Amino acid sequence: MSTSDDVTQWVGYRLKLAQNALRAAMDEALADIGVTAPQYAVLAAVDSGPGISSAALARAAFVTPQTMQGIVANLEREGLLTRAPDPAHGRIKRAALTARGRAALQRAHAAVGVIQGRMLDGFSAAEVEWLSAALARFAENLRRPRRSA
Amino acid sequence: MSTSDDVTQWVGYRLKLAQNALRAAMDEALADIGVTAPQYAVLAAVDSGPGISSAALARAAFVTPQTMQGIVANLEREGLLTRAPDPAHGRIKRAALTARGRAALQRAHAAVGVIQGRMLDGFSAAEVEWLSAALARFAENLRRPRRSA
DNA sequence: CGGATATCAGATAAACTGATATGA
DNA sequence: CTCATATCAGTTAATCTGATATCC
Repeated sequence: MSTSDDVTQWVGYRLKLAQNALRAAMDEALADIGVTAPQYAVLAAVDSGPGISSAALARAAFVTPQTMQGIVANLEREGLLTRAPDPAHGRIKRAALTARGRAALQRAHAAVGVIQGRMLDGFSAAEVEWLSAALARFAENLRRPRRSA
Repeated sequence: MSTSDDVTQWVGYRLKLAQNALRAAMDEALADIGVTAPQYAVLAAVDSGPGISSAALARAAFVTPQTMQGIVANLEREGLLTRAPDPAHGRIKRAALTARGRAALQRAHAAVGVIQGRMLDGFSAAEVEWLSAALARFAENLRRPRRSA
C-alpha cells in the first residue's frame, strides 16, 4: 500500500509546499517593512479600493469576518491603516491607508516583486497566465456544493 | 496606481487562495476522522517510511524540527502514532502508526481522494502533471540563494 | 568538541466557532 | 423582524526563535 501513497507526489502536497515556500520568502522579505504576507494583501486591497469594509475584505479573501478583523486590527495597531465610521451607515467602518501604510505598501510591492520574479523564473508569461487561471479554478472547484444540498 | 495593483490577479495570491480552499475542504472532510491536513500528510509519510524520525519528517516538509514535533506530539496524544527510542541510537525516536493510526489513514486517503478529484475536475492528467511539476519548481526557485547574488 | 536529535519555553499571526450588539 | 456589520471572548493548530540536554 505504499505505492500510490507517496504524498510528495500529490498535487495538493506540492501546492502546500509551494505556498509555504512563498509565504516564508515573503515573510523574510517583508520583515524589514514590518508586515506579513496576509497583511500585505490587505494593504494592497485597501489601496485598490479605499473605503472598503472589513466584511467586504473578508469576503474577497474567503475568510470569516472575525479572521479579517484580526488582520485589520493588527494593521490598525501598527498605524498602517485607519478605520472611520461611515457617516451615513453608522455601523460600517471604512478602511484607508495612512501615510505610513502607503509608504509600507510601496516598499512591499517592490520586495514582493523580487520574490515573484524568483518564483516564476523560467516560466513564460503564457505559462504563468495558464497556471494562474488553473489555480483560480482549483479554488472555485473546491468551493462548490458542500454536502446534502 | 490601481492598475497593476490588483492583488487578486497575482499568481501568488491565487496560490494562497487555492491552498486555503484546499485546506478548508480537507479539514472539513477530515474532521470526522479527527485529523488535520498537515497531520494527514505526516501520517502518510510515516506509513510510507516507518521508523522515520521527527527531524527527518521536518526536513521533508521544509519546516523546523520544533514545528514538526508539535504536529507529531498531537498525533501521539491522539494515539495515532507511537515513537520508540532507537536501541542503537539512544537519542533518536522512531515513529510508527498505531492500529488506530492506520485505520484513520485509510479513511483519510479515501476522503482526500474525493477532495482531490473535485479540485482537479476538468483538468487532464497531462495538465495536472505539468501543474504539479510547476508547483514543485516554484518551491525550488524560492528556496534558492537568499542574497549576495 | 562538533553535529544531529529531541525538547522545553515562549511568542505570534492566522484561522475557526459562538455569542452579541447595533444599525439600515 | 431580518440582514449585514462589527466586535468581544475563547480555542486551536501551525509557525517561528532561542536555549538545552543528550547522544555518537
